[in-house]
Amino acid sequence: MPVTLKELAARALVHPSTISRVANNDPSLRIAPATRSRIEALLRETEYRPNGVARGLKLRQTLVWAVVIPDITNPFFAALFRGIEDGASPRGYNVLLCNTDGSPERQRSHLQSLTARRVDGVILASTILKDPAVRWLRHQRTPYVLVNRYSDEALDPFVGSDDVTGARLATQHLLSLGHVRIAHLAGQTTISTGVQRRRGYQAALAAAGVPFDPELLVDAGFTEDGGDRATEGLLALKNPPSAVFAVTDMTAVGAYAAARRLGRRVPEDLAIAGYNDIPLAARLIPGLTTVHVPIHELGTVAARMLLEQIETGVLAPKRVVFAPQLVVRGSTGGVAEEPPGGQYVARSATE
Amino acid sequence: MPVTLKELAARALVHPSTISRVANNDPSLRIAPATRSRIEALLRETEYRPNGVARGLKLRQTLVWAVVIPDITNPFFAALFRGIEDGASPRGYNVLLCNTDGSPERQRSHLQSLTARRVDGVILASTILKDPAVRWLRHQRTPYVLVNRYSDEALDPFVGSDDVTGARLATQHLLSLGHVRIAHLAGQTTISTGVQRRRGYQAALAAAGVPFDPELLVDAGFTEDGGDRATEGLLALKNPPSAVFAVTDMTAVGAYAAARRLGRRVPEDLAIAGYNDIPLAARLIPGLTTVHVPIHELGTVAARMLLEQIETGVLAPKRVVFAPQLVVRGSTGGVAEEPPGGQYVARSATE
DNA sequence: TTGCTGTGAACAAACGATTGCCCTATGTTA
DNA sequence: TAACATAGGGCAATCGTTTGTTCACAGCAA
Repeated sequence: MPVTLKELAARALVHPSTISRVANNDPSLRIAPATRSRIEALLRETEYRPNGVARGLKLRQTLVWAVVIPDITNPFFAALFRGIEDGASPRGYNVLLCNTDGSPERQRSHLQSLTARRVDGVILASTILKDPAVRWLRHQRTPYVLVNRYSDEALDPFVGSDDVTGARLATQHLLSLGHVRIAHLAGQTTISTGVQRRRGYQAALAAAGVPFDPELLVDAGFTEDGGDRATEGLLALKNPPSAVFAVTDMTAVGAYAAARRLGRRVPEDLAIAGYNDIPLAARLIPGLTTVHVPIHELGTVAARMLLEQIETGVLAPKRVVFAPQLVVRGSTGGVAEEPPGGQYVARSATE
Repeated sequence: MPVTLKELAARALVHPSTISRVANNDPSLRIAPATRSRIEALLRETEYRPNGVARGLKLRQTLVWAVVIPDITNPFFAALFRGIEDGASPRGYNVLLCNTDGSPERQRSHLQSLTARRVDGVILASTILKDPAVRWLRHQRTPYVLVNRYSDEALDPFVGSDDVTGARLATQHLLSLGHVRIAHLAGQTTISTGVQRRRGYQAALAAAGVPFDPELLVDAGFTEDGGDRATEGLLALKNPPSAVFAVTDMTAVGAYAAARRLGRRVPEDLAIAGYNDIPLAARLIPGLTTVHVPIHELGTVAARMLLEQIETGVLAPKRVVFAPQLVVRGSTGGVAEEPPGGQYVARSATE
């Protein structure tokens, strides 16, 4: 039962538009000081706040963004969301959160309902390569930014990490420790991070002259469970790997579980490396060696890019790519404990 | 650049209201079959979706909820949010997520902006006892539900767990293992869970005839860091505890860190119990003994309650309280490994 | 008195959809 | 043939703001 302009107008004996102008501090309004202060007192007394819906209709701006991710219970996306909200909130934006569970169909339906709601922008971290839903979004001229995964490298505003380099760093690290049979718990080839991290893995092997064994490349699908099952399969091989590089920290967590269940010690029997450096990585025992990605910053940068698009009205396919950095912890037999963390953030943005 | 009713009307040579009635399947509309199918074809062709903002203004219903929590990167709140969204989404609601970092001031300002946006309902998991912001919300007649923490037991729609019983279970378990010096890493007394879990802790001690030592009750403030520091302090006592009960799993995680840093073994030198049973609890080594709370279900039930309020228009202070259940893992020297999890869910709702 | 210039606001048209009511043809019945 | 019903839609108000334009009146000069 909040108060409306019309009601205030009746109480102040002026026209609603005058109240609106006072409330919005319209400089073009000429008004008697007495009238102004009478209205201002009324505004304070009633705690008047313009109806956001009506305002949105008139101004064609809802001050709402949406974030579309696979699953907020994944710590990576939780941290990402915090970054986004921390960038959006000071600007007066509120943020809708939509989980897709990785389903393109749910993503599509969310995107449709979001544009029908006239959100001012969308941040998407749940997209597949050549995603028709992203094309549709582009066609609707809804401002959007892709985070972490991209759909079409040349056309999408994007912020993420250099996946090829990151994967190469992790693999090189394992190689430098003397490992030769290094497996990769890979992500799907329908997803950019899956493709790029595979590529980095293979590039590192090739550069070291280590032949690529297809048996050691298994699709674990970005999930803890997938990592667990894939690792179990790898350890059952006649000639099992001595190290695995997981496409994601959660996948690596699955690898820990499988190793533990099968009585393998980490890192003595199986070295494990991950990707992203989620907070959990440092808490595992032994700590997880992983590729650090400034997750929170990914979010704030995405928010900045979205804001820029909205303000300038230009939907340029600008890309910000962070240079990944390896964090060595116990899971690869490196240093026993994790350093204090935070100083790895090395930002190197293209453009 | 989505299409509007007016544009469609121009193309179909009918009045906008007719299109609206066709789109909404208005039974009171009598229309020639030919006209209807012409309009329907146009609707499909243009993928018309009514402007949600205009619809919200007219119907006084935005189909948006807001969830206000301290921090989504805390796994408890992430799981809670998933539960809420899983309950809201099938009903056509989208959900705004607002982080408060525990600041009453940020909470208040979020709540104000949310009601100005005319969200249809609010789910609040970040409230203090006798919270003026909650009173304000009630006064605004905005439908709301409190989760996990309550503000005023008698007046708030609430869903949570029986904190006194849960805390008593955990403490009794430690007592039954022979511990006598049991510390409590407590939450603030400004928050209901902090108060209630203290109460359960003290009740268990009293029931066992163990005198309460104020030295062993320290405020750790629900955070990992607080748990770490508080545990460090406890272990430095002349007569340190042999067990701690942490108000929250994340607080317990802090206790693990402190114990490890100070060279104490868990559970041999220090037994640890937590509260909530977040996914992380089972992954710690040793697994964390904790009080299971059906977090996801808390969310879906809160969504149901909110929906009921909205549909019936009645803001009754209905309460749903789940019966907590102890999950014994390695951190208290119980069973070595965690059971498969999930079967602990024992729901016992009052009303 | 007439004309002009400021003041201080009021007017009214959007923004897009929804919905109760009204209107105009065309059969139908008495 | 007049009265009437029915089919098939159109009209217009409304939700609450915003904002370009108009307007009445007072004071002042000519």
